[in-house]
Amino acid sequence: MPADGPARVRFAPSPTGWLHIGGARAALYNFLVARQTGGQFILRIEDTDRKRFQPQAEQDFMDGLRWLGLEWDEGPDKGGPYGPYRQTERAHLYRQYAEQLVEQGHAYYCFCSPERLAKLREEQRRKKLPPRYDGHCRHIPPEEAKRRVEAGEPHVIRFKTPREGSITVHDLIRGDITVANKDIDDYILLKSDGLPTYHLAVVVDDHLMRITHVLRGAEWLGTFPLHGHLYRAFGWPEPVWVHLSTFLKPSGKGKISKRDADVFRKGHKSVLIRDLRAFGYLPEAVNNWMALMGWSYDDRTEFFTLDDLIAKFSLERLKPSPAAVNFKKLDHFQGLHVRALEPGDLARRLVPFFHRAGYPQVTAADLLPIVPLIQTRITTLDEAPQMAGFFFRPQVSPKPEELVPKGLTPAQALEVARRALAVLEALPDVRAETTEPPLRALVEELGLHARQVFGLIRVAVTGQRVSPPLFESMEILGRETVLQRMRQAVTLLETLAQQEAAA
RNA sequence: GCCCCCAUCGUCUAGGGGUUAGGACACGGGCCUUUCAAGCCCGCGGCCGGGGUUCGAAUCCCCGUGGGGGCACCA
Repeated sequence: MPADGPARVRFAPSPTGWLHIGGARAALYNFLVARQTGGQFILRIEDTDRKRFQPQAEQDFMDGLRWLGLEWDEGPDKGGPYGPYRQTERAHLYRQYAEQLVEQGHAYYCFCSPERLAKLREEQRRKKLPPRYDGHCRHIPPEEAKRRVEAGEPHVIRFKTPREGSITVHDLIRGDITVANKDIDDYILLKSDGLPTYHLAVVVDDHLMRITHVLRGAEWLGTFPLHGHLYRAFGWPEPVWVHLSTFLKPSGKGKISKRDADVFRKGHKSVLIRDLRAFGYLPEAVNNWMALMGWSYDDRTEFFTLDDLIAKFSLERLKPSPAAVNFKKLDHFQGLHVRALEPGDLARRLVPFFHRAGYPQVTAADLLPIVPLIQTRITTLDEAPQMAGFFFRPQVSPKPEELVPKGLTPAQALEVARRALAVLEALPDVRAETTEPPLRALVEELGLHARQVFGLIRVAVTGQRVSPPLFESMEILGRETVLQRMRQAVTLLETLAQQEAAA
């Protein structure tokens, strides 16, 4: 069931690192809700943490999102009616709302130093008590607090969490969550640098930006009750809340650490969108893969395009349980989407990978005839140059010993090569229909297996033991190149046979 | 230590009071075959444990256990 009415949703990352699949999947789901309801998808940069800020992160988010096809309607680069869309550019707003809460008795000024707080926590840890603010500044008379603030004394603003009772908040896929107020800290809303913490900023911005659905990571479940308190203190209507399941490492044991991420990258796998893109994964495959971690459509459908997802996604079918990432499954979807591409489309997408691999002159037109030969054989696009580079190299360098088929001596291999060369030289062209019958006849005549003869020609002509289909490959290479490479193979085998005889 | 969330094959999941518990990836075998793939067929493999409710529980409830998240002037 699509959410009713146009939804306003957002992806609100903190610019502290690269876009990864956790964030990208949240962005995807938000995007889907916006598109399927005819609403808006907003990109908001939550850059209030100046210590962890990384200047290149924002661009990485935008590049990654655009690559995935998740274009936003409002954001820092394109503006919109509820901007600005970077929290540091909205800084003036937050103090005003924090002070409103102070005036209404929902928050208070706190003058405790970080040192005092650290000491407090240390004591609590030693006594095995939950680390929480002790309320030291909670009862400072408002006039006195105000005086100290005006005198320039460093301070923060804390939420005055009720001491009694409990709060119940509602998550769409988890239902009601009730937490005792005594278990909720007096969280800091406004830091001493005047910038808001996440808790204040997210609530103020989501309200001001008219956000209707908040789909965010499950790591926010812990402070969800605080957010509920804030909405109620402000007297604002709450959005629909959905906390998305977390991703676990492939073993299913534990969350993915920085260290794990580095190990993945060594194995040509990654949780970073920029890496997946560089490795040659298709955005279609990445979206399909991410969508199905924590969501399903029915008991059998797994192949989804972005348009399919827009049509079929539903919040109700989200799963609350954590999901282990499965890179093998990503490869599976990659294969599916690579094969689903029009050859011309695949050819175009392959071009940059050939350029990067050292074939700067290759064009999509050059690639077009080759695509049918490799479309079922590649997983990531960066495998294509390795598999089909021999089409574009002026010459190949087969290993002489690889020219010798299993079960034959170098001398026998030489004879096979000479006979095959003679057959090819006698032919008017190297079209597959032209070359295959006489070469099969040769196999017959020599009393060998097809794999022995064709294997030799394959290595001779492609320089590789594993290659796209032989006859079609020769056709694309052309008669001159094929004959030249076969002659080279004969020469190589002559040398090898001589060495063998001498030994 | 405290709080919160979660729990179906190794993994992602469908189902949800009475099903031979379905699909996908992976894995094993076979077919096809000039290599490698792709494709097709077959197979392996699961309801965390214990109590309750019920004629009947994988499904509902409780308790364990396990996993995850949080307990910052980080998000």
